[in-house]
Amino acid sequence: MIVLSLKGGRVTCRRATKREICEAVYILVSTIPVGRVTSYGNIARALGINPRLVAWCLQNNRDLIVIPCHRVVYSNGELGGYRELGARFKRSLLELEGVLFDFKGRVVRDFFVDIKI
DNA sequence: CATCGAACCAACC
DNA sequence: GGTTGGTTCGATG
Repeated sequence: MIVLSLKGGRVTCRRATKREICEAVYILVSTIPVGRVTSYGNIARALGINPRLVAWCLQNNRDLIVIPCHRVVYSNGELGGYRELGARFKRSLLELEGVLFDFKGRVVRDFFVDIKI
């Protein structure tokens, strides 16, 4: 992720700090509607960063309430992780919101949304 | 469709 | 510099 700024009439660019990246990830994740999910890669592409980095930001997420990181799953519909609480709890949250799973335990395609900036 | 392996890239040590 | 991670993608049966 790149940050552009204007200094004395010149455009400069630098790599975003980890704090900036996390903030961007959190903002995007909090726009996922209730009862919907998106993938790590989807967020990563929107920001121009690596999917593993998205996961890393979410793992550091202290505000499980305000940032619905349980709505971010693998692109193939499998759950991915959820810190100590585990994927089982993550699935419970999603089911509570009305998300449906197939017989293999993967999120049904229809519940994926595209994140756009 | 399922499984497998490599590629991905920044953080962290 | 090597290891790790809440991934992804393509190749293969």
